[in-house]
Amino acid sequence: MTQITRDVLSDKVEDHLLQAILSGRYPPGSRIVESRVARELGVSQAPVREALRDLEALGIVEITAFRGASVRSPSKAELLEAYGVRAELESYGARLALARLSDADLEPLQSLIDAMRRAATRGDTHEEALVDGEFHARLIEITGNRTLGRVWRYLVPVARTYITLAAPGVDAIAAADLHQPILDALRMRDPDLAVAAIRRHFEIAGSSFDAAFSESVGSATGSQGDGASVDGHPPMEPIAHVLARGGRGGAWHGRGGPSGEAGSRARDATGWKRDT
Amino acid sequence: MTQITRDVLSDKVEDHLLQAILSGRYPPGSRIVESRVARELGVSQAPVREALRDLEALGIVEITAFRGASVRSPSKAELLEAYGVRAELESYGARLALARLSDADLEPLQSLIDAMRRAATRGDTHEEALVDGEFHARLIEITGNRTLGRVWRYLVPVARTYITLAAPGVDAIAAADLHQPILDALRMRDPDLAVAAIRRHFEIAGSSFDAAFSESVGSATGSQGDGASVDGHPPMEPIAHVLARGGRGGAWHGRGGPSGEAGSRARDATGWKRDT
DNA sequence: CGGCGGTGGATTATCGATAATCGCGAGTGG
DNA sequence: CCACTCGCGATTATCGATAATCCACCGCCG
Repeated sequence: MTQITRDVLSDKVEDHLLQAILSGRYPPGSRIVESRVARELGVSQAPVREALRDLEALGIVEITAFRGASVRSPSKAELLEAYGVRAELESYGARLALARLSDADLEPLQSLIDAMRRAATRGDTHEEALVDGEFHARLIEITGNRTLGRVWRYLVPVARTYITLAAPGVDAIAAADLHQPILDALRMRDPDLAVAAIRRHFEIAGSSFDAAFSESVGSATGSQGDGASVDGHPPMEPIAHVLARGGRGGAWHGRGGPSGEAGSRARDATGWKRDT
Repeated sequence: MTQITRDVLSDKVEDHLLQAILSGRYPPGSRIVESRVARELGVSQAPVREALRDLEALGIVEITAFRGASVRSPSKAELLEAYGVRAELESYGARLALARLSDADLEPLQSLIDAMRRAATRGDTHEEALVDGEFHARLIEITGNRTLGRVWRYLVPVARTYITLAAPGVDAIAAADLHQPILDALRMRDPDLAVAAIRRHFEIAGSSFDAAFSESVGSATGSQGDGASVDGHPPMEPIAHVLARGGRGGAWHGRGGPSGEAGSRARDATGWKRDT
């Protein structure tokens, strides 16, 4: 009874792979071989296959027919694009959120900002990125617009806030502070101000990211050998930790149906409660 | 040599299912049983399973663990939400497009509007919806922003323009005319005007749709028997024909890898050429 | 008469094995 | 020396069968 959800092997495999990718065991560009993973985990190919398919839908890996899966390594341009789109979606979100925002919603948001600041102060960029993700997810969630949530969620894995924060030369504390004007605007119930703050947030985030990185984000050397980290530097702490809060990273896209369902009780910030 | 791509059974199954759904053989809410489809097509469960997974990622069907797939029947609220988000994305798209818009881009857009009008005049709402989809896709395409394209495409299956147009009591010609101001604004290179036109387009589309339908869009009677159409009326020409232009509906999400690839040569309006 | 646990049929999830396909490198002919 | 074809090893895609799970029905008990 300790673990409620024992089921759906394929989800567990997905979690495993996600963790492995996030931890850098599969650097961007590296291949993931179904049979190998299957043997490693002591399962058959089928669940591994499905897990990879799901990860593809999340934008984490890329699958080519008859050639298998490899960890996606988005170009710098793509990441910047993602920032732009997110800015739009979240601006829209802010306007919508203002229509339903209760005072009770404000406290948690402030806590998140504070947590972000604390994390930044002690140099824990990883934690900061996680909290950052939660903040934005929260905003979208308040909206109550599930469709917006869907597309937003679909975009986040690409946005990869974490990379930005983990980039050397980025002022983590300043990044955290960028969220305060957003919340302040919400407090004042001023939609235009909120939108401006959000735009500014993404502009600065984007340009500091722009400055910090050269062209290709991951070491997308092409068809590198699989597992082990590439030669030179350690593969730069890859990909968004914005995903996978704590242990369970799955349950993202709405695969659990409409009816109540076990597992993923403490669902991460981006998951809706499923009934309006 | 007549057909370049014979492969990937699972894609063919996906096409088949998509067509079956669009044609109304699987009305919204109906279940799709893996083993049954497999037997029908003379294949094993595996490809069917994968096809269903893909359709889920496209938002066409809904899968619940151990309970199978059923055709999604989005609520009216969800469709309205989708309109809202699309309005935002396409407004953003218009601004971006203006930065790269060449005069050569304008002609095809005008042709599409004309085609839309012609289709509306002769009452061919189906064709009109298709062209409508192409127009909007084109706009996004001009943008050159692939990330925007990705999320936009992700949203379209839900937006289901077709339903709106097919709704009785909607003035199809007026709907077509709504696109002219958008193009005019683009011609004048006036971003604010373009955004206003787009907003207006979606507002009107949304509200006329709002008026035309009662709560649930499809006949989501719950667990109806599978295949055959439900009792009363024919199942109301369901779901977006905006998808599936002509025969081949697949090749949507970027499953065909980065390198050149056969099949889907004349890819539909929403597919990018894959290299910048 | 109504709620409840057991039981069976239907369907999905997983398995292990086989067929299909790809990329690469050796070998051959020009 | 180069272009090209032909296997070969590796890996994915598909298959058929089995285990796991759900749902609805049924009889029993209160």
